[in-house]
Amino acid sequence: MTTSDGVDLLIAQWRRERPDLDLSAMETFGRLGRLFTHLGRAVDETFIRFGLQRGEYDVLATLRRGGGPLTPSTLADSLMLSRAGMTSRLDRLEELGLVQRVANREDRRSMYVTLTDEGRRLTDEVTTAHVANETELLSDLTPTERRHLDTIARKLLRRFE
Amino acid sequence: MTTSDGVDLLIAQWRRERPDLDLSAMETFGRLGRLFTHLGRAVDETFIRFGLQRGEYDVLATLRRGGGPLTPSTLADSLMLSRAGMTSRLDRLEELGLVQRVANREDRRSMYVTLTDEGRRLTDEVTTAHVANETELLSDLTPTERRHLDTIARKLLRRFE
DNA sequence: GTCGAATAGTACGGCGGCGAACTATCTGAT
DNA sequence: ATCAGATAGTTCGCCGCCGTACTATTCGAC
Repeated sequence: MTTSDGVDLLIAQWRRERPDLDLSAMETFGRLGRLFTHLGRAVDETFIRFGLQRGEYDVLATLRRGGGPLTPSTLADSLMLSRAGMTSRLDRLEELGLVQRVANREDRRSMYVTLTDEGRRLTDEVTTAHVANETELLSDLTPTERRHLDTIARKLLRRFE
Repeated sequence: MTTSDGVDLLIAQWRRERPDLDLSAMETFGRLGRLFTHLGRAVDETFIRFGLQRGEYDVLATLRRGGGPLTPSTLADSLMLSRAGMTSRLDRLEELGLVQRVANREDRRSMYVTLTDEGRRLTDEVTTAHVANETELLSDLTPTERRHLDTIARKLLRRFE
């Protein structure tokens, strides 16, 4: 038998107040929403230990895994972030000495962003810890459940990407 | 066969750069992260249509389903929000005429927050549309997948709540 | 009864992000 | 060759939230 959680209470309250509604989707969304918040905080702990924010790490990781320089616009699109937001992230990362902006001679409107040696070193170090943390956070799930989750997430994502 | 998505590319890139890492958890997190962003935006569209923000709706909904007045602290805890953040949400909602702050005579430090008639009416209207939207957003999943997702989310949540 | 500790809510300052406006540059139709 | 429109990146102003400090009030040990 499954133990009841805060979302069960939430649904029970809605059922009492609005018996006309089909609440099954709300239950799923409710649980996912709280889960996202918790997982987000748990993931952030790793980054904070290394003096980074999640958004900053995301930029570093995108550069690192890409294996070469990327433009601010490409980074913004990859990370679902506005261009203005990317400008300020890059400002911070450049200030920290983790990233460099390099002019693009073929198109002077544009530029490349590259990891510095220190940026690359730190990214590798943080990534190792981050991946271990993520693995641990999912360790309650059985392999079958992991497979189900991947299948479902992939299916839901298809509508958007 | 499953079509490949952006996260597959992300993982392939990491595998090339860091073959030492076990990336299966990162794949799940990657897909969940993007999914949360997309679902969040899709859900927000309903609220925007009614001139609300998601956080504001969450307050209204918590009051509505609770069936009675709640304190700002209780609301903040329910919604995983700081007290300061709740103060400003309540300021906005009060300005909109959707909630009222009522003094608590038994503890003058505290107070109750209640829905106005208009707040209750709007909450019911928005909730109907919101639930329909959520239902539609999950409509690609089979009943079995829905069950799996609920089971998994519940299991993962248990660690945090 | 008194007074230090705990609690409820708010004010303040700072931060990261967004959308819109702006500058510089490139492209393509003519 | 020109010039209107598209594109890359930044600046600016705003917004919601957080953490901290503060005020007012209540609780509890004595």
